[in-house]
Amino acid sequence: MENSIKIVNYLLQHGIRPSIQRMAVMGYLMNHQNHPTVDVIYAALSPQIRTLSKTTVYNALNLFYEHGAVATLDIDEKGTHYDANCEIHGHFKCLQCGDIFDLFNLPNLPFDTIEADGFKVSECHICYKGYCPACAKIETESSNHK
Amino acid sequence: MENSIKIVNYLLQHGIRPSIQRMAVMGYLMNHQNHPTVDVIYAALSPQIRTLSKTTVYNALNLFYEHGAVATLDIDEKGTHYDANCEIHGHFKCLQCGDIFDLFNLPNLPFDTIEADGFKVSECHICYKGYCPACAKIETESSNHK
DNA sequence: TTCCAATTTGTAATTATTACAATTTTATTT
DNA sequence: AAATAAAATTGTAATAATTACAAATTGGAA
Ligand SMILES: [Mn+2]
Ligand SMILES: [Mn+2]
Ligand SMILES: [Zn+2]
Ligand SMILES: [Zn+2]
Repeated sequence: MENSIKIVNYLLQHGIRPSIQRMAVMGYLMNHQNHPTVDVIYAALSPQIRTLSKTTVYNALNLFYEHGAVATLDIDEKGTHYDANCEIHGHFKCLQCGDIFDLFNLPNLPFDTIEADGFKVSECHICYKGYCPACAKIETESSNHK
Repeated sequence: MENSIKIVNYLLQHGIRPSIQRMAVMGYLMNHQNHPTVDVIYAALSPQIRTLSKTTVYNALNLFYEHGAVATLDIDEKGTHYDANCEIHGHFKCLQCGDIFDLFNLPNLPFDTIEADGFKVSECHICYKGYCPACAKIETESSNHK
């Protein structure tokens, strides 16, 4: 299928040897914008690949990160979230439902002013927290009820 | 002493009843700009308050956070970091030495455009990663040596 | 003082992640 | 193709951060 060829190429371009398990993990990330954790990925793939080990998911994701094939989001204490989109973009984490939203269209933060101070920047994370539109709506409705 | 009065007032202003332990934790945060973890705070205070429990440090910091008296930094998987400075400002985490630096003078990110989309923003985190000036210097020197 | 609620403490439980050795798969050499 | 070596996967055990919880302590109100 066309899709798996795309995954193989993406891995090879990042110097990662493709395996059944690595392709499954990367494929999940590329087809889901939900910034999943290891547990979410493992739960989704385990029924397909019945012998899959959670350690393999950890191994794959750590390898992907070292090769710049995925971005990591340390957005809460409940475990690392992963993102196949490595372009710099912002995120919004809803404190109510826990969903993580992408924020494009944010102004770019400067690298040059920081590097002028001697820092060598390799990542830039922008993250808001609060209530997502759906949860904010429920919030205001239930407070109207009072 | 003048210092402890400042701490008591800060806690009271945030609706937090001051106790020996809470004052010690908040005092440590106010006198150290290093964004410490629970373990760091506990290790620093334990010799002074010999009966201090690590659970109490967790309890205090969680309470502070709920009352808006401290900011939390989920900047890596190695545990939550705490900051007595609740003003919005950026951070830089060195991937070599692990130090976390404050970044003031960053351009303010927009709240209004995000809230126009229905999000209710309560926190905004900006975090760079890479090598700090000291570690970047060592890096370039050792590569010159080759 | 007596009583009650808040706080602290120690330990046990939970969860995320890594360490590691054994097995399986894949690539290389003969 | 068979033998061999290297890489990847797996299962389990160890580590580390955090929370749950009940007992003990503290501090203020009656
Ligand atoms: Mn994203
Ligand atoms: Mn700071
Ligand atoms: Zn939500
Ligand atoms: Zn450094």
